[in-house]
Parts: sequence; C-alpha cells; structure tokens
Amino acid sequence: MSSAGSPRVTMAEVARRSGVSPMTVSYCYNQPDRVAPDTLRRVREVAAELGYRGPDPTARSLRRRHNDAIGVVLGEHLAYAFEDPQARRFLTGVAEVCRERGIGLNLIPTTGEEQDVDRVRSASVDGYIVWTTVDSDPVLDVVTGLGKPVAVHGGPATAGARVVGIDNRASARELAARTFPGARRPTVLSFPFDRDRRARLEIGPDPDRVAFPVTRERLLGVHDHCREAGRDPDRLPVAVVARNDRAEAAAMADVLVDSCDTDAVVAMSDQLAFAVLDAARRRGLRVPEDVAVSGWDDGPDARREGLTTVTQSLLEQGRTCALIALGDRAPVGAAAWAVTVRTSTR
Amino acid sequence: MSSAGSPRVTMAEVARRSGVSPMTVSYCYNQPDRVAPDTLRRVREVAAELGYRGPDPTARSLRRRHNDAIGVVLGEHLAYAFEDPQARRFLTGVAEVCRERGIGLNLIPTTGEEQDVDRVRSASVDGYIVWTTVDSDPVLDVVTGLGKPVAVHGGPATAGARVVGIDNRASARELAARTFPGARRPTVLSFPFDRDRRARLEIGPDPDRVAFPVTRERLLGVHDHCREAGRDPDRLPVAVVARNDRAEAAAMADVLVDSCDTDAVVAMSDQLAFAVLDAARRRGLRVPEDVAVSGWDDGPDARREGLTTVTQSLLEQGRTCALIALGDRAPVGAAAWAVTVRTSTR
DNA sequence: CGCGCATTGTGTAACGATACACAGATAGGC
DNA sequence: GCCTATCTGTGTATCGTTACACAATGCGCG
Repeated sequence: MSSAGSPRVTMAEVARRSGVSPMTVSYCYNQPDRVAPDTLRRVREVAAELGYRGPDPTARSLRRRHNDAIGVVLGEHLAYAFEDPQARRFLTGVAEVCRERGIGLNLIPTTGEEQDVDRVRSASVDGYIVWTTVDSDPVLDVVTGLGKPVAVHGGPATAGARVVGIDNRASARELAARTFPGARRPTVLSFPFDRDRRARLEIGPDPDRVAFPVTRERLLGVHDHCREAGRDPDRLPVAVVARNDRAEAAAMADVLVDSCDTDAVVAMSDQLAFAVLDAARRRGLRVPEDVAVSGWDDGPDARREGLTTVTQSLLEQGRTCALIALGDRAPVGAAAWAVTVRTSTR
Repeated sequence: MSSAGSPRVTMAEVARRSGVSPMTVSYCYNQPDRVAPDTLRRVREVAAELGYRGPDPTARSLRRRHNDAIGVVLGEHLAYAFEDPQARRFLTGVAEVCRERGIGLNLIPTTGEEQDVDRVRSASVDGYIVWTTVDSDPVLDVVTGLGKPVAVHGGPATAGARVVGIDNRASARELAARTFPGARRPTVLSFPFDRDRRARLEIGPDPDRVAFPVTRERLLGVHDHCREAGRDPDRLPVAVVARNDRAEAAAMADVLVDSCDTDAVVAMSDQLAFAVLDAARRRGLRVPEDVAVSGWDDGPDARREGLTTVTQSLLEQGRTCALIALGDRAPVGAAAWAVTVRTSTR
C-alpha cells in the first residue's frame, strides 16, 4: 500500500528493506533469471508493498547511455504531420520500425522560432529524422551537431546526415514528358517555395529561389523537360499553394484552369492534382482530353481517380530513415520511383 | 574542432579547461545572466573549441526530475493514429498544447503484447494520455500505477485517471431519435466491440459484451431510444466493422443495405456513415428519403456531404487531455456535444 | 571607515540506476 | 578429496547534470 507523499521509493530503498544489495534488485528487473527464485520473489513482494514502480527510465537512460527512442523533427506545426497524407505515410513507416524494435517515437515540431533549438536539443532520443525542410535550416546544424545519427528526408544534402528520397528532378522531367506534349499551355501546381507559405501565381519563377529542395528539384526537372521539348521555362506559369491539401488548393487550381486556360498540369502531389481534377470536373472538362493532369506519390486515391502519378513508397522511405536514426550503417541508395500512367476516365 | 572518438565532452571537462567550476558552466547554459560577461564568453569559446554539445538532456532530466514531455498511449499500431480521422483531430489538439508549452510528444503504440508494458513504463514522460481503450486494459493499470498524471480519452473510468469525452450514451439516444422514427428497419453500423476486430453482422447484441466503452455507451444509447419508441433492441441488427475507415466499411454497409434492407442507419462515425452513403448512392437510393443516415464527429467532410451527425470537438478534447497530463488540476466536466441535423441532398 | 547589498563563483551532495569485476557457496567429475 | 564450473550476491565507481548554501569580491554611502 505505502503512501508517504514525498520520499519517492527508490531501488536502494527496496534493497534495504528486503535485505539485499541494490544490484540484486536491479537484476530482479533486468535479468530475473540471474536471481535465485526465492530472492526474486521476496524482492518483488517488498517492491509491491512499498509501491516501487520499477526502474526510473531517466536514470536508466543516463546510465545505459541510450534512450530507446528516436526523434522526428517536423518543420511545421504538428497538426501538419497528421493532416498531410504524405507525411502520414512516411511517419507510418517510421512507426513500424519503432514497433518492431520496441523503441519510442518522439515528435518534435519546429516552426522557425528561437525555442525550437532547445526543444530539439533537449529531446531524449538516440537519433533524429528530419522531415523535409528548407536549405540551410538552422535546425539542421543543431541536429547534426549533436553527434547522433541523423536522417534527412527530402534533403537538403547536409554534412553529418544521410539523405533519403527519390531523384525528384529526374522524376519531374519524366512526368512532364508524359503530361505536357501536345499541350498549348502547360502549367505547374507547386508546393510552397519557402517557409513563407503564400498562395500565388508566378510566371517562370527561378528554381534557384525555391528554398525547399524537393520543390526546387521538381521544378528543375520540369524545366529540363521544357528545354528538351523546345519550350521556354521562363514563361511557364507556376501556381503555388499554401498547403498540400486538396481543398486548400482549389483556389489555385481555379486560377490555372480559368485565368491561365491551362490544358496540362504537373502538380507536385496527388492532393494538388485532385484539386485540378475537381476544378476540371466542375467545368465539364474531360481529363485527359481537355486537361492532362499528373501528380506525385500514387496514394490509394490516385488509383481510384485514375491519376497519372510518380509512384514512390513514402512508407518505405520512413522505414529507411528510422533505421538510419537507429544507427544502422548500411548504405542507402536513392529511393525507387516510377511514373505510373493512368487514364482518368471518370 | 575537437574529434577524439570515445571520451565524450562533458560539462566538467569544459569547466576544467576554462578554469571555472562546473556550476559556472551550468549557469552559462541555464542562467547566462548570472555569469559575468567575460566568463560567459570564455566558457562559450572553450565549449565550442572542445565541441561540447550542451547539457545532456538525460542527465538534466534526472536531476531536474521532469522530462518536459508527455506520452500518448495508443491501443493500436501507430499507423492507426495517422490514418484514423478522429485520432488525428485529437492528436492535433494534444500537439497544439505541446507546442504552446514547449514540451515533447511521445507516441507509444500498444498492441496487446507482453512488451507493451515495458514500452509504456520506460517512456521518459511526465504524464500520460491514453487514447480510447477497452475495459480493464492491463496497460491502464500500468499507467496509473506510475504515479504520474493520466488522462483517458473515451473511458473506461479508471482510478487514478481523469476521463475526457462526451456523454456517448445521451448523444446516441438523441441521434437515434433523429434517425429512426418512421423507419421500417433501423440498424446500426458499429465500431469493433473488442480487440478482436472482426467484421460481422449481429442481431441484437448485448451491449454489456462490448469491451470498448465508447462503443458500448453508444449502443446503450440507441437501446435507450428503441425502448422509448417501443422497438425491441434485441432485434436490432448491428453491423460491426473491422476499422473506422470509409473504404473498409463498404462491405458491411452493403450488408446493411442489401441483406438487412435497412432504411435508417446510425453509424458510429462520419467515416462509417459515408460508407453507407456510398452504398446507397450506388443503388440509386435517396438520402434521407429512402435511407436515413447519421454519424458522429462532424468533421469537414460531414458538412460537405450533408450528413446529420453528433458535433463534438476532438481537438478540444485533445487539448484538455494534454493539460491533464501536464498536471493541470482544474476540474474537467464532460465535453460538449450536439446533434447537428443536415439534409443529405446530394 | 565600516556596513549592507548586489554580483559572481565554488563545493558538496544528490538525482536513480547499472556495468563490471569479483567473492562465496554449491555441485560435479574423476 | 581436489579442482573447476556454475550460480548468486555484493561493492565500487560512475553516467552528466543541477540545487543549494555559502564564500569572496567590490561598490555605494553615511
């Protein structure tokens, strides 16, 4: 029963009360087989009687020098991680590995504030995963400076960290090559360029001004195709959304279809592509005859909606990142991808 | 620059090399204002030179006796938390509070295995949130036995834990009262009854056999209405789904519409209700004229689809749970809810 | 000149546990 | 009966930091 508010029950206390050394109590919890059955039983009794709650995780971590947990640094409010379908797939992969290995998962949202650094540094984890962030994010230096293994998903390339992801530029080039041919007015529906997520329409924006590596590479890939096809990338309309969300993207999809009179859209995710599909349907346009649309990720909805898209496994990439954060030393090549062509007939 | 692989740089080391006591170095990191500017500068230089990475979070936690983190125990694979819309709203609320207070969020999936207990116990957190679980879940005893604040969402009532959630029974009663009147064959589309998530159809199942409190209460509420309306609850068909997922529920929705020839369905979530809507549409049935359908949660899609549903804020409930887990002592009443009536005309 | 007070630094003692090496006891083999 | 092997238990030394109380210093001021 115990009670006594203040003096927390400790292993030493249990040891004293059961007439054994602290080490023996420790063994009772960590290697019960090493302890004589009688002793084990008695220690357990005393522990129960005293209300001892088992070894303190923090003290144990200090002594053992590992935390059995990995941290996932998100460059966004945490809500984002739960809303964005890609982030969810990725985190699911991370979580799978965590379960298999019996370790914890620590979510660390960062929003560009001063205190982010402290939150990241003070997380009790053995390794970090950084989810897509901008170039030269100060948090990246903090994380890599901690001397723990770090996996960065979607770049940027960082000293002291392994980068996981597909070849975005190559996939963009190929996707554009599937989407743009024959089009009068090809356009792009893009993720935000930088932390300042403002929805807007730009004509021929310079990819070098894009702070998110994934977005930049995809834009570069589209440019690659344009040049090969004799189109001027500097006249390419690019609509930028504030968030990777089907509903949120509706306004910019409307702009592309109405103001730009587009007939071919490369969207940077399935969600954004769906927004274009929605806009097209509302206007009675046929896909792909009147408007060709394509995206990235090949999530479950992509199949249902018959969307041409870049197939990749965010789940698998999440698993890879988790392994890296756990200190796995096996080399990691670029993740697999392929353009999956479908004919939206719906 | 430093390097030296093994001997980790410690605060004491920095102290020695800069000719001050460890305490002074500690102050440099925790209360820089308390240290003379010159000293501060010099210590920082030495630290940088040695490659000292700042106070070790684990050691600090041990000494300070708090971890600046809360744990969320999920009675499911972690993937679930990212896929289930309700869980996501809830976790978003939890995450909001975490950000505001600058603390970490630890996700702890449990799947009924032996090792769950260890994972829960070994998490370095200051408090716990338990997401909807079954009655007498052993993990509940473990969590409440840790002497840290515990919030349980959706029951069951547990000694040593505060329960957060709406009055499911009352809301179910009222929702049934909106949905069933005039129906020839009212039915229920239900969450799983217990951990063994088997999709199936039952006729008049006994609510007392349902292990999940939320599900049980809702079923009881429907029974309440039936009795008041002179219907025999023991003849009420209840279709049970394996997962709270629109697509997953399709099969059971078909069963209700086809085999049961239902014309009024109370579904336990918007997702399940949508599955019924889908089934009805495919058969050309009008809603609500031919089939009345209602659900719970009032998520964004519910409005779009014109679904009658129980409005509640899982986000707000998540926030409340987080506050409790952080040791907030303010009393918590039952969460707010209301039946929102809409006319599905789509 | 002496007193009070603010500023800055230090020593000591935990926080709660475990790694490691070794000591006694018991048992078995020949 | 001796030697080795196995089983149990113990002592010591950290793991890296911070709380607390106090010491030293310097300065303003009556």
